[in-house]
Amino acid sequence: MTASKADMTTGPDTVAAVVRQWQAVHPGFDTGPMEIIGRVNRCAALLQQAEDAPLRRAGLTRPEFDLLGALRRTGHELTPGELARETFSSGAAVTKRLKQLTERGLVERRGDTRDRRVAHVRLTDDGRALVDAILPDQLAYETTVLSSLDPERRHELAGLLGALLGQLEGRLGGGLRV
Amino acid sequence: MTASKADMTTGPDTVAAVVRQWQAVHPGFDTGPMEIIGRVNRCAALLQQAEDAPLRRAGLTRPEFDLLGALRRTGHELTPGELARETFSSGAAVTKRLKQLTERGLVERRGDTRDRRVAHVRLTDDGRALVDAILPDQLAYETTVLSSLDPERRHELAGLLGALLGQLEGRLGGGLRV
DNA sequence: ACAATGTATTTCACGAGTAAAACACCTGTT
DNA sequence: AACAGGTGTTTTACTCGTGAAATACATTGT
Repeated sequence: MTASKADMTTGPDTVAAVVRQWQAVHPGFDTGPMEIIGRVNRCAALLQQAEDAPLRRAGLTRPEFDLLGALRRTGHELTPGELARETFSSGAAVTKRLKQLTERGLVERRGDTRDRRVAHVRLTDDGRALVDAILPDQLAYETTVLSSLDPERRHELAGLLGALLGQLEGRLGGGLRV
Repeated sequence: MTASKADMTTGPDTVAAVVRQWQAVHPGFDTGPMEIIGRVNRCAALLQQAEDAPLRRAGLTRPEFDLLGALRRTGHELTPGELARETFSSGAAVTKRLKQLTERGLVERRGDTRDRRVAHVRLTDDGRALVDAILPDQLAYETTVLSSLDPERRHELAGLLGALLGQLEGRLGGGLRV
């Protein structure tokens, strides 16, 4: 059984090797979930490492770019709290990043006139130009990275991931019980 | 056009909303890659957060569990360098983790008799028992998390991710040119 | 044998993220 | 008006990972 149906679609990746090892040690276990979760984690690690390359050229980390991108794509000012929610990071992390990005002249802040607790953050012209300069590179690079999958498979993969993510966000966001 | 073919497979996840925002700002861009890479990253973040729950009950972080798991599934001793490669982390990180895990009595080290630079790390009985106690919980939890996808889709997803990961590891591991 | 080079591991200094406390301010109630 | 409690943001203390230097040892060539 060297070429089963599963082997046709399953590449010779490191996760497959790990799963085989586990099955040898614990033959009864259902290792199905590992083949998805392990691969998602590993793909994320590799993709982030790869994606960081174009960003690093611009002197940005990915979380920094996510923050700038959130401002760019929404098209309006955001408060630190909104930025934290939008970029899925803690408020404290956003505070630090805003400090750095402000010093670099990429974002500006202004206080709210009604509620003096809240701040409004917006891109400077430089910040906006930087995002617009990076984004095409970023997308081109991502296209290259995914080029090994043909368009149909890419579409399938995007759909399945979307379905999974939709469920995860519903469940986990709504308070998943363990 | 409220229910196109794409919308059938694409869940109402946050990445879809982000992509829509980008398309509104930069209508010409091919946002296809974002729908995969963005979702992989977001899924990884949510899954890790979720997975951490069972591990945290055992007082372990995920990198620590990965290290113990590598020892368990290979079934033999590993050197720090091998552990670093196996868990995709830096040597320095492995050194730190080994220090902690040794103090907790979960792993033991022994020097190589031939080459006195290298150390050999193995699980203690406690360490092995801990991994074997956690793993079923872990797999059961992962199954729960993925239960929203029917088995056929799970298989499809695992296959596509395996193909992607296989390519990524070949490319990036072999030195991807930007 | 001895220097030169290479390899395995650890140490160090630092950057980045987090949770929890602190702070500043708002809002509803009495 | 004054206070109690809630919310937005920042600060603090800490942990963890990283890259680069340091360390210790092995190996190769002369």
